[in-house]
This record gives sequence, C-alpha cells and structure tokens, in this order.
Amino acid sequence: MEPHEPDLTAVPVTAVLAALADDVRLQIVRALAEGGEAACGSFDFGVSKATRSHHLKVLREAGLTRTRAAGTSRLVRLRRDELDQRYPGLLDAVLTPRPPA
Amino acid sequence: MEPHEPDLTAVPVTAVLAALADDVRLQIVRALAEGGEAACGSFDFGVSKATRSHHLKVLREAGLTRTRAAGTSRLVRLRRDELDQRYPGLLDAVLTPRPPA
DNA sequence: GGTGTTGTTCGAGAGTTGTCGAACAAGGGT
DNA sequence: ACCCTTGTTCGACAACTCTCGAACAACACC
Repeated sequence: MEPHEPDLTAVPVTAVLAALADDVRLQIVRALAEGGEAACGSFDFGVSKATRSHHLKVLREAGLTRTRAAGTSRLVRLRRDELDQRYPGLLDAVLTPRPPA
Repeated sequence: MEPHEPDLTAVPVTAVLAALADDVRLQIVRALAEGGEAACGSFDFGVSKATRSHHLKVLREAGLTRTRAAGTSRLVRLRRDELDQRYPGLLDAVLTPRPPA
C-alpha cells in the first residue's frame, strides 16, 4: 500500500478545495503549517484514530501532504512549496486566522 | 423567502471552500468573475434548471454571490471586493486557469 | 385574462462523506 | 518471545450532496 501522493498537476482544484473544506482537516493543515513535520498521532482534534487516519489519507491524496515512515510513527508534512507555486495565495488565504468581525 | 445573503464574517471558511469545491459552481464563479453580473439562466453547464438553482443557492448562502430581481430574471454577481478583503488571494488562486502540466 | 419565460421549491433517488469500533499490521522495547 | 504503541483497513451507519422531473410562483407581454 504505497502512499499514493499524486503530482499536483493531476489533482483538480476542486479536489484540493474539498480537502480543505473540513474542519478537522483544516486544523491539521494549520498545525502542519505552523509546526512543520509532525506524527499522525499529534493531531488530536476529538476524533478517533480511524477518523484521523481517514482525513490524513484525504489530504495526502489531494496532494496536500507527504508522509514518510519513521519507526512506528508516520511523519506528515505539508507540500507548502509545491502548493504555493501552483496555487499562489491559496494557503495563506485559508490558513490566516480570520478576525471574527 | 428573502435571499439570505450572510455577512462574510458569519460564514466559516470551510463553507466558502465547500461552495467552491464543485465543478459546476466553480464554472459559475469563473463566469461571474469574467462577465460581471449575469442572469441565472445564462449558466448552462449541462445541468437542469433545478440543479442550477440549487448551486446558486449554495453560492449565495456561502456568501459568494448576491442576487437581485430584475423582471422575470434574477441577476447574480460575485461579492468580489468583500471576498478579496476577507480572503486575499483566494479567488485569484482558485480562478486562475491552471497549466495542465 | 391568457400565455410564455424565468426561477424556486418539493420530493425522491443515487452516490459520497464523516464517524466509529474492531480487527489487523509493523516496529520498538524489555 | 511478548507486549505496547502507532496507524491502517474493514464494515457499518447516519448525514449530507448532487441530480432530476414536476409542480408552483412571479412577472411581462399580447
């Protein structure tokens, strides 16, 4: 079961947007944008590990993250450079905290 | 049944992203970004008028568009300025045509 | 008033998605 | 070898979404 990390040119923009259009996944992406590489287990946002694994898979298959094994853990990181190159401004616009008013 | 066009501060970013994460809706938004105000009926992207009406409702309720009546038609326009202010770079990133490679 | 155009709303159906617990797989430690 | 930790995968279930045709509403025009 290889990671299946697609080339960004092969991912439709709607798939990228759909991947970001979920609260849990957006929190994961925010954490990755701030903290760099992180283990899957470090994202405890009130969902089970099965659900977390599901969300990380969605992010990976939408081209947003890369995953590599490290012992019993898996380290996930954001494909920031590639994304900024293909969708300049998107991550910034989405990750910047919004003033509530 | 008033239009229900929310204040942008009341719409979670995930709702905006979800609204954009559909092919038909993205085509509508692209058309609006290029052509300015347009009647609902001008968006013929191979879906029935019921489906079109549904998508326009999703866009409106996500804060992406405003609608006003004009005779028997309804004119739709993109809330470009507001969106650019709250999510700078988002629309540009999403609407710019992507090189396939 | 009647007719036609333009949209919306109402089910309904098929498909997708988010969530979970349980079972499984792969490593590390003792 | 054994166990514990870390993740993935497998159903399953509820909720949502996209789609449609049909019925309805609003307006213009003859």
